[in-house]
Amino acid sequence: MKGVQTTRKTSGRSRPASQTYDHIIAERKRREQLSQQFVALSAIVPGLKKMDKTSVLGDTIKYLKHLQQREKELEEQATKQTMESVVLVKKSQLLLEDEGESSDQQEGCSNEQPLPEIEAKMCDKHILLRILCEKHRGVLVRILSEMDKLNLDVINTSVAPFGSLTLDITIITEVSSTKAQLT
Amino acid sequence: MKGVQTTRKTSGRSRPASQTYDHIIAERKRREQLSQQFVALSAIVPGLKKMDKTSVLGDTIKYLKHLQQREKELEEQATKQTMESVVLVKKSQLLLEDEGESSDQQEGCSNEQPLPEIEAKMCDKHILLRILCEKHRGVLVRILSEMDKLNLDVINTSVAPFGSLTLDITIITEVSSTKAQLT
DNA sequence: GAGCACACGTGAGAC
DNA sequence: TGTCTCACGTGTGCT
Repeated sequence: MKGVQTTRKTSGRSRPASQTYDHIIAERKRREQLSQQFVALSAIVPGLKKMDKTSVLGDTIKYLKHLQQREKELEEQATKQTMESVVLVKKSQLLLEDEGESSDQQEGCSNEQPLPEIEAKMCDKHILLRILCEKHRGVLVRILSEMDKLNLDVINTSVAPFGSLTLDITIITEVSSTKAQLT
Repeated sequence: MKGVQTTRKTSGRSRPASQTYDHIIAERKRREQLSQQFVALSAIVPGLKKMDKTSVLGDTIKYLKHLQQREKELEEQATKQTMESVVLVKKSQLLLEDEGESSDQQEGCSNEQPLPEIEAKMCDKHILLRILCEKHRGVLVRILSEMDKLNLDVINTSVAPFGSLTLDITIITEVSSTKAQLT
């Protein structure tokens, strides 16, 4: 090889003696670590055509950018999907904000989201309202009066018990005049 | 510097002459490219404490693994969210598979998913079924007969027109005997 | 033989 | 003060 001699140096200049050996070994170790992480990186990054360091780094950068963008897309999409129901839950809390005795949420069914669960759809002038709430006295009147406040003419209502504690309410309304809105 | 001599070499051994110069330059270029991608990578990977190559590669690997796992989580979660409705749509197509005249999907409302739209919930022995479908003759009977085939006792039904072309159906059933299931 | 990619030893700067 | 990290020139193998 070139200069693998243990004790001496060819130039004899510039530095003590055996210390250069430590330098060689340290550098060797550092290089080994680097190469090691290069192979680790190559193993992780998919679709590697060329395996030289430059290509590995380049493809890693490309892949990383791709992943970052995709993460944002998925995250955005995930929040978008829950947006609607979140808004509906907010509206439900507005409607039933001064409910007195509904302290704790009822559980026990195979459902993930807490009651009340409200779903709204619009078609032409019609609004379909599907409500799943705790079985309490007077809820229907409250809801219908709220509909009235919003200038929504009730076309059809259906109330049915679902399980022992829950009430399923379906209401179809129609926008009565031109000044009605869903604030 | 050390050996930047243009035409000669110190050792005088092993290789022609000016060709070594090309070698030096080529190697220089390669190194520059590598370092360039190192800085590019450092710019992309967030939360870099140490900026030396080994640390950059190490943190890149960690960050990459983190991103990959997160991508799977989000993707999985996204499909999970649509899973339920997809299954329900599948079931709906089974129910209405031999429907004759419903060739094209009706549109025109502020809705994203095509009809029929079916939602099912279970609580104790009760099953709540909410269906939004095209307004056709005999759909209710078909659905109720299907309920009967599944040994589901109908407790309550509600059918109401929603818009001009849509029908909102709410059905609450109860598992009749012990041998009933939702295949 | 030209071109490329790599690991090596080595000097120098940084803390 | 050492210790770490880097870029450099160079030899070598592979295509």
